[in-house]
Amino acid sequence: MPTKHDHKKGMGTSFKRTPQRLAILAYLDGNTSHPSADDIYRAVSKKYHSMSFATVYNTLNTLAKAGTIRELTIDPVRKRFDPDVSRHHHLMCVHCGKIVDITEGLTVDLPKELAQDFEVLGSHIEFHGHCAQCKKKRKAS
Amino acid sequence: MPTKHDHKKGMGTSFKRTPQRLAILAYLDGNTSHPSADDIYRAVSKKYHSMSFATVYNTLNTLAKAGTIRELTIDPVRKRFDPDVSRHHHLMCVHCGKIVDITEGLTVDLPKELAQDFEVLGSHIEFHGHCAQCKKKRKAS
DNA sequence: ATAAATGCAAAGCATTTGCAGTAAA
DNA sequence: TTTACTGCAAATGCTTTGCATTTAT
Repeated sequence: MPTKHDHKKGMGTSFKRTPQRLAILAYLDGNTSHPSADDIYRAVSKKYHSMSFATVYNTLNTLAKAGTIRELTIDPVRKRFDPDVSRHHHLMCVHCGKIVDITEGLTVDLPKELAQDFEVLGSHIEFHGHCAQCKKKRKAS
Repeated sequence: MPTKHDHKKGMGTSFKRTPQRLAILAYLDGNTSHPSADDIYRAVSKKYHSMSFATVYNTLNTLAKAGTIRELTIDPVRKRFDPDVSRHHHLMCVHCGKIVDITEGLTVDLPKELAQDFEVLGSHIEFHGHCAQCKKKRKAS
């Protein structure tokens, strides 16, 4: 019988380290391929046969909300995920879908008249085009 | 029906100027709201009661392929469309979804070592954050 | 003990497609 | 007449959700 009223509010602050989540984090760690949820599901399923899409999406959304990973919108078809949350930019091949990091020398500043009104949370530069391999293939055909 | 713009089609196919397409083009002309397909559907349906989503999507895809409009991926939930195909960038409020044009002074160049391999078709800078109105509302609550 | 995560299947949206009828050229 | 477009509805693809069960803490 609780004589003490020690209700803590379950405000969802704890992150449980389940094997599924650890497997997803392990797959993402150092991964520069900018995988989609499906890529991650397929990769992690090889180890965890019971892995479900729901778990992958739940985990990715939780991690993104926590700022542990970044959700990219550069691919018009599906979300892509990036474990590198440092400031950098991307280049995507519109033919094969490959996404490459751009880590050097690109900085952008919002013009002052907008910067006054708008609270900037993040910025991102994206390049679209054809990668070396796909350029070759196109010439060939 | 004559329009002021001549579309050169190429590809051996002709672009038929149907009333539905003209209505979509009229709605987009000078529009800086970066509407989604659904926004366009709802707006144009008021005039054309029989308008279908298929026609909206078909038309938008045709126009985007022809380079008459631009498809934006800045919104993670749905595609947004921009009749301004000149080089400019965008800022989006993550709270209300509003997208604003940035036309001044931002230029980006791909680092040389990437520029050699990669054929750049386009580049785009995007800022995410809170607009003035949503900033206020957040403070208030 | 208990709050939270899992897995499944079903649902939810945005977008695309097949096809028969219709209209622009 | 010929070819392309429209509209409907069904289908697709990505993502989310409800819920009963299991698990980390």
